[in-house]
Amino acid sequence: MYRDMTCGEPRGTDVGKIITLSGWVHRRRDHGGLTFIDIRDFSGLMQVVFNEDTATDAHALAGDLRSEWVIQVKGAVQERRPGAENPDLPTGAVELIASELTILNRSSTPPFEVEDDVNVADETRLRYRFVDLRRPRMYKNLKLRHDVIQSARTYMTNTGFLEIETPILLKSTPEGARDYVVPSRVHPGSFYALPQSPQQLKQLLMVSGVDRYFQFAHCFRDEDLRADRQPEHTQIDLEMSFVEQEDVLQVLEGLYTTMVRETRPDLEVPTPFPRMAYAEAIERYGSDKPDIRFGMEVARLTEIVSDSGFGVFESIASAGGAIRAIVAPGCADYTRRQTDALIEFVKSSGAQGLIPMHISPDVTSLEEVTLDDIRSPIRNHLSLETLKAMAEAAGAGPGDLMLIVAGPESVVNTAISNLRGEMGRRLELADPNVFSFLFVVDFPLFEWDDDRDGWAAMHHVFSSPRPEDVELLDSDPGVVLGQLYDLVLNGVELGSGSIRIIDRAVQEKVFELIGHSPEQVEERFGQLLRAFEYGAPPHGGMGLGLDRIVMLLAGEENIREVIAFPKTQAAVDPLFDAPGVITDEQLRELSIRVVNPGG
RNA sequence: GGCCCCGUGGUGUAGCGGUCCAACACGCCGCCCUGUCAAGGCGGAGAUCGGCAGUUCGAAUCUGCUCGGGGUCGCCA
Repeated sequence: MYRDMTCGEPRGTDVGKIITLSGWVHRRRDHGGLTFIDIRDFSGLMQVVFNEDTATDAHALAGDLRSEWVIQVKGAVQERRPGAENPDLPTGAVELIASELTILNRSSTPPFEVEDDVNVADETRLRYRFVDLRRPRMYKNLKLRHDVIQSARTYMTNTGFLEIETPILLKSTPEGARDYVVPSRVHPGSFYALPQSPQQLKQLLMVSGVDRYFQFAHCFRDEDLRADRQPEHTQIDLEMSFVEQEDVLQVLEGLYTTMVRETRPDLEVPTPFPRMAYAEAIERYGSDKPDIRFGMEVARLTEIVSDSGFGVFESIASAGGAIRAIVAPGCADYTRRQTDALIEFVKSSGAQGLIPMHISPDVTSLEEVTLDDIRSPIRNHLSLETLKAMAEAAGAGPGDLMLIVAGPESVVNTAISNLRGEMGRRLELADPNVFSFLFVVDFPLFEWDDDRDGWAAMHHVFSSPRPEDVELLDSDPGVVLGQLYDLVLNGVELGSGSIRIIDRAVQEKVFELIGHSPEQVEERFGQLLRAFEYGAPPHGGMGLGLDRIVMLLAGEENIREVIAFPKTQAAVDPLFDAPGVITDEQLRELSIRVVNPGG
């Protein structure tokens, strides 16, 4: 038996007990004849006292101890001397008077201290992840992730869902992201692909009569990484039969309010979750995943400035571009240095630049504003009337700072919505204790793909158009809205879903519009279409990023912090040094020859 | 693929043309120390400043390339 309780457990009520603890040496404070050791495990810290007079052997051995050695200590729980209590520790009222010490294992000097506030390079942390994860914050994140999964699993079970695992080794269905592939030994030249999501499998389960499916599904996408994107991530994947869009949204609202309530009861979750049309989200926020905890909506100035006489605006407007702005309230006193930083920010979001427009706080209303009250690089290119009209359209007044971005519509929307998020953070406009979920609905079914010069599915090819839009598939595919929905939380996209197509004619129309040949359709979707010939129930579902919701619940800004063994931006695991080369023998078995290795 | 930021003992930083065979804190090693909890005191070891090439009388410092890390645009149905 290694221990009677964990290191964080002993309390005043345990005084007088003889107990054994096991854990890591967190810190040693050696006073000569008296040595203190903080012994640590996942549950916390306990102070152990080694006294030369009363436990000579143990005290001598304690002198050898070093950080992160693994030890076992037996002793009596004792109340601390008056004045020696440590109110910062849950165990701080007591200490263990050691009588016996066993060294269970030694440790090399750790590369960094096991403390929450140490600032260590990400790569070093990942290389020594086993040390990194000993930090209380990381353990807390792992525990939170477990609790979230547990909460979701219970809720789904209670709501009639069946948890079903689906294959990791399956087939490439080139569509969307790049696949990770696995060569087949038995079938030379053939490859499995790891699932980007279990999309077709869960639909097959609906045809199989499962009725309600869910899974914590590992999904693999060979695309570039971001703070919120890893090459493999976990989705709460679900699918339901005999449902309409609103039925799915109801389940999601219940699931997410329950998860938050059970894991972060201190947070406020406004319900019901509002629904916002995609078009409205783009118009008001320039984004399909707006943070609705604060206003600062994005104004559209294109029409106001399209005939303003200012060539830059006119040419952008006539080319179909957009001129949009947000208002930073009370920020007219921003210095050149501050606005330059914002310009750099929007450039990093892909925009050409940013035009600041300061409105003096020395007037009482917009009507009184003269050219002298406006500070902006465009002041001399536009009439006072136009400048005022712009301010009015954006809702800017005296003392405010307008931030204007111009260019192609999509570029402007990306940049200005990112800028809105950044200003929201700088001005602390969003309450961190409020979790504002939002359903974005009525997404277009198709988006124009310039590269392929054709229509592409916005979500995926099985997403159903709204019934009232079906006839538009022939005449005007671009305006067809789908039974497509996203769940968004505080500016973060948590997941997407849809009601699926089960009508053969509609499905063929969609394939045709996207430009899939019958051969491609058979190759990629044959199995599902065949299943659909045998009685597919109406169904729909969703895939939701688990890592992202845990990240938000943990108050972290990077999903690496809530994944036990994540990868670097170059998709490398520094601990395993993965990916790595394989032996010639392995290559031979797989009938693979590496061309241009290392290049 | 593009853009931005970072790379100096184990860790985190300072130094930004010569006064640097590199400074500070923590950590590490040794000695002392019976009430500390970021223990304390004294002493010590530890870095060819990511790599390569160049500019210069002289490079941690300037330039180019390159490698690694982070952020981001594209990409991610």
